[in-house]
Amino acid sequence: MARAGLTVERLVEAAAELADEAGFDRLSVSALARRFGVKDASLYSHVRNLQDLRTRLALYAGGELIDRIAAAVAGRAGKEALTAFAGAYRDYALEHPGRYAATQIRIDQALIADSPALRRTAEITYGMLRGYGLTEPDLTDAVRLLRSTFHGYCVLESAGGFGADRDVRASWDKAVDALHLALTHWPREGKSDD
Amino acid sequence: MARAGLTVERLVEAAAELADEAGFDRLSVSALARRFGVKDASLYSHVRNLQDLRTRLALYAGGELIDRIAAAVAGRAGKEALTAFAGAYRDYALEHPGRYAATQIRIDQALIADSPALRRTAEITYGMLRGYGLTEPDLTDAVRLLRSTFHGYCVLESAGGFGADRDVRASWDKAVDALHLALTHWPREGKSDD
DNA sequence: ACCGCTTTCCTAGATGCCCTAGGCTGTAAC
DNA sequence: GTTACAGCCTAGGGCATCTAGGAAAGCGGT
Repeated sequence: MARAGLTVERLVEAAAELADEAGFDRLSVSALARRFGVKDASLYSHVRNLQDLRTRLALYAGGELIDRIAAAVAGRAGKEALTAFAGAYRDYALEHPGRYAATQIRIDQALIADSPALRRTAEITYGMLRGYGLTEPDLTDAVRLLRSTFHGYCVLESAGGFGADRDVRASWDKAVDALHLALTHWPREGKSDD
Repeated sequence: MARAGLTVERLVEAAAELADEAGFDRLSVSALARRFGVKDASLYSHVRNLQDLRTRLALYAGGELIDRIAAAVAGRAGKEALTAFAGAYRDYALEHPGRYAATQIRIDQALIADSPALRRTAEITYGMLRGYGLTEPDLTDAVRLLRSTFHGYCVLESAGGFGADRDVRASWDKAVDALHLALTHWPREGKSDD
């Protein structure tokens, strides 16, 4: 019986394709095994269980995402960097909805600690925001604002949550503009704006 | 054999509790039946299938959420209204993670059209933003920005995505401040900020 | 070429969930 | 009391996760 030549890496890559095609919630061990022409029980030599598979995919996709962002941001600063960051983020989320959805799942804190991808993400984001002259704790607040907005936007958009008859790309650009404005005039204590 | 007295309403309420306790993804027909001491097949007289149950829960939770927001926003305007809106939104999401997760699912467009809750949400949001003097298409852009940020923030927070040692509530207030600033100085064409 | 070891893949089977078809029994209306 | 319906049942098919244990392919060393 000819072997399929399974490895963890090939499994994760195939899982990424499957998730993008069918949706992350329809990523199953059986479906993945079917794709390799193999019984589902065979996958359990390479992957502990479904959750393990999902976690691996999440880390894999997180790495891909930050690679794209890093490439887009490289050599830029200020608003250019922010726009490039936002563009790379949204493009990835729309191109690879399944992979992107995978990055949202809750991951064991122990795995997060020694994942280089997540640390790079933090470094790049904080680095970009330091260009706006922010210091702690405003820096962390701003990072959370950016992450939330980008993430929320992509989730809502790819879920079809934006029904109004207005180009989503144009809205996105405006949102990035607005964030840039908020970052440059970041509200500090004692400065009222009412 | 004593009857459990099932109705669609009781099922949806129990589903809401179950989702909050165990997580929306673990809401199942079997688990719900078990909670009523009844066989799972019995539920199918009241609910078409699992997706139907999820959809009903989504609309139910969406109604609860907008009720809270409406009560918080009532009689307020400007930054006060925005803060109240944001507070009610986040409180609900954190108090009822399962219900809130339910509001995120994709719903049949036909059902959306005749759902009063979703229309009220749009009305209240647009109404609040008109106070900032925004007109279309900036109005829609701003609505999308707010929804995305609020949603993204709640998802990330309740997923434990904010690891840094900084009070999340304080960060949230800062984010709302920043959004208020962005809304009051909304970037319009021809006004560069670099 | 042969042997043994590890890895890869298999079959068999337990368990759980979704859902349908069809049957029995409270309850309420006549 | 009879009838009709609504509420709950059993039985069963389909598909998913996951475990246990077995066979064989491919690797090394001799």
